[in-house]
Amino acid sequence: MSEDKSLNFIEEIVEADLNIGKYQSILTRFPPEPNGYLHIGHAKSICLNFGLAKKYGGKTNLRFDDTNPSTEETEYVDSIKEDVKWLGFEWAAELYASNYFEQIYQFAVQLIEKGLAYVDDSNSETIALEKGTPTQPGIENAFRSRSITENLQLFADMRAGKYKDGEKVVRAKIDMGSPNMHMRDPIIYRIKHAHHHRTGDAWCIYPMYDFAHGQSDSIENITHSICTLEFIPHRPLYDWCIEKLEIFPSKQYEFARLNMTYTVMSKRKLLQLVNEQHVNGWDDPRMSTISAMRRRGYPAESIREFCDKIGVAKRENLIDLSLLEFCVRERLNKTAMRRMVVFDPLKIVITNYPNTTEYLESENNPEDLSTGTRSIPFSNVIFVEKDDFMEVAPKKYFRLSPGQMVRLKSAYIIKCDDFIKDQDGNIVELHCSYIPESKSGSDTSGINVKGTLQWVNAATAIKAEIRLYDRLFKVEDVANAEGDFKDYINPDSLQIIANAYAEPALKTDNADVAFQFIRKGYFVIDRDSTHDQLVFNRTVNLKDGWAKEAKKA
RNA sequence: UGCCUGAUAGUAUAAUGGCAGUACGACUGUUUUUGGUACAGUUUGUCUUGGUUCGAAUCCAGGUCGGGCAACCA
Repeated sequence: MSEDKSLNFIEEIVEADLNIGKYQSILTRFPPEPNGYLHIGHAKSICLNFGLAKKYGGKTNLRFDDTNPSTEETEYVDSIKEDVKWLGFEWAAELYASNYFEQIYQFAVQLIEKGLAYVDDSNSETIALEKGTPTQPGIENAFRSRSITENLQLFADMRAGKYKDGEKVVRAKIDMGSPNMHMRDPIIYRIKHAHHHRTGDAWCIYPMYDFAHGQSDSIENITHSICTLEFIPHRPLYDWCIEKLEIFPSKQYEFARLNMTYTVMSKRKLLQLVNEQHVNGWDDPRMSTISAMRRRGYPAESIREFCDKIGVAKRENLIDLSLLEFCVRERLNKTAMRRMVVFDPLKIVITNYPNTTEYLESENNPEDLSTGTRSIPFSNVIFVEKDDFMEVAPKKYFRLSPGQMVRLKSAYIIKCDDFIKDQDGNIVELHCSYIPESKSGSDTSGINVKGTLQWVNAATAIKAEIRLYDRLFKVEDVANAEGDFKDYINPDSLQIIANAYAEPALKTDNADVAFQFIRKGYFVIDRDSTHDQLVFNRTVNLKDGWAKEAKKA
């Protein structure tokens, strides 16, 4: 595979464990909570967990961390499975923390029996108060010294539904004076009379994250439990539970989560964008979700390549969105079918061309000639892009202006002879003459032109709606920007071109292929498309050297 | 002010006591029937102070700066 590439710190740990024979093979897991859609940050974790197993001949479980029934839904379970599959990964087993509720309950009973857990009747405010602060130790309350028998009975009563939400909790008895807040008798079970998307109403008590995650890892014999940096303070608790319960010693390792410029990555914020309709749903192509990127046309390969490029480390990071876009372009350049589309049409009459239609051949992809060619109609009335003409051209402008020549892609060289304006002074039509011996593929004219334009034959053009997406936010580091993140939403993140003119081949092209509209960018057919109305999403634009040049002037 | 954690080019990431390298970006140029692609080249870096050492990005000590931790969320 990638023998010459250096290992990240987790790969080093895995190799070391394998080399000393600590494990025969590794088992990782991807453990999402089904309370939202997966985003590009999850993709990093997916690629890491599944990638590790793939590289070292191990396996990966997909485990839903469904211990909080009030936020979780089957809709999210389904979307998560679809996204992981689409990214190209196969899980060894589809599992749920809720599968283990009985076993986890028994774990808590064991802790109580060992005198290591107790039922606390305090309300949440009191518990928070007694926990102290990071600089002040907490205090032990009277419930802490309840007898094992009483604790056992109370816990059974909790399960039996004798108490209302919040009336009692079970806490691990660890150390109220610990410098680590998570070790100050953490709550491990709470009462929640809520319907669970899988276990229904079988339970009214649910384990907390810290008493479900490590336990689930251990039950599954996960060797390397990989999570993000914010769980570092949880690790002593993770290890404490495993030690006291005397169960399989899974080990937790932490890496830095992905942050990306011009976007948000937290489920809370993404949910807010959806609920307040700043975007049109979880898969709005401007979102950072996997489903949005899929809809927008980002290939799964590009996302995997991106995750590989950004690496895995413990340092906080903010990755340029442009790196993801680079990965998308790199892939699409090799695979996308070239087509010609004009967004903002300017009519050209080719005055010396006969009143007939000619069919011209054009390659589908110059990077991959095996994709063949297609036939494009050409006649004496065509459309080009309005900004491919300037009445007074600046220097280094290689497009149309009075007297200037350009090549029409896969067709002829034309010369601009005249232009027509309406009464408001807008250019409405160009009169050009073509060079008959300059036909593409058999050019004997000897003329060299600097510019080549895409064009569409007026009589056979089909209309299409084009959706152009820009970054959703106006600032690079949205999460750390002052104030409400919604204040930084880019009002121009979606531009719709209702009536673009496209070459007729697009009408019969398959719906699932990627296109490059020549000189415009990469596009895919959106699912909103109908038989009569084609709708395209711009996946990503092309690099635009001229825009840079023009900006300098 | 407690505990935990981190700091290498604009952004990421490698070098595991022995020539600071790679990718993206930026900038030049060549090629080009996409101002795309490809190719060639240029540019910019070890947070700081001291110590150990023949030799320190790496080890040690202090400082500075960043991130996390006080949910019956995960």
